[in-house]
Amino acid sequence: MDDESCDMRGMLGFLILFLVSKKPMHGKEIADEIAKRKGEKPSPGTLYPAIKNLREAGFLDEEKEGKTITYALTPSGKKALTVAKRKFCKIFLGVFP
Amino acid sequence: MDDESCDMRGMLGFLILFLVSKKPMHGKEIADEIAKRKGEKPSPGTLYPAIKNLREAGFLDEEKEGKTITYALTPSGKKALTVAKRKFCKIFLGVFP
DNA sequence: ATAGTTATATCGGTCATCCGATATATATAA
DNA sequence: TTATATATATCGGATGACCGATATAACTAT
Repeated sequence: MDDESCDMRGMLGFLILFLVSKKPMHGKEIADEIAKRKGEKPSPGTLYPAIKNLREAGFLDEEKEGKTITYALTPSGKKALTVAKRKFCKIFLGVFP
Repeated sequence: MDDESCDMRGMLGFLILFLVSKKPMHGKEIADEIAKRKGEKPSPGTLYPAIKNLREAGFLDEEKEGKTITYALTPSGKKALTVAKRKFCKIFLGVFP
């Protein structure tokens, strides 16, 4: 999710940001959507720390209702996603058919 | 580059495999192509171990000419790339405009 | 021959990602 | 109330990605 360096390590965060941008979701929904795409559900020990990072970076807002927390992009998160998406498309140009 | 798990950590290897599939290249060319796409050239300490992994996995053939080594996909590498590409597209469906 | 450049490669260390197991808190059911 | 399920969260440990520095080997000057 950074700018510089050759880092490909932010893909999970990027994917979460992208999914939430299409529709505000809570953690379970995010996990299910990733499972549908990847074929394997991320373990809680994978997903929630990633969400926490995005929250602490100011990219996600949370709205608690009972035990579920619905996440949505902040304006800063929207901006970060736009930048990250542009970068992603440039890096992987030609991979998509 | 694996099959199971929710691992997004093999993106560099995937990208190398994809680039080499379009045209056999040596390490320097791969680094330059990544630099063009990413905006930052991977350090040798990043690139060559990644190439080595792919070679040891049987996905890359090498042909030495003087000091340069040209890498090309093996049949097994082609197969792996096809699988990885299909998975990649499914995961990131909708990210590309 | 000697020096410099280029391509490939390894090493040490840091951090992110990931999983499985476990913990907490809320809601639902018996 | 007590048990069970659900959603969120943390912990320990493993591995991958990454950089900077350094090493080797082969060309290319001078």
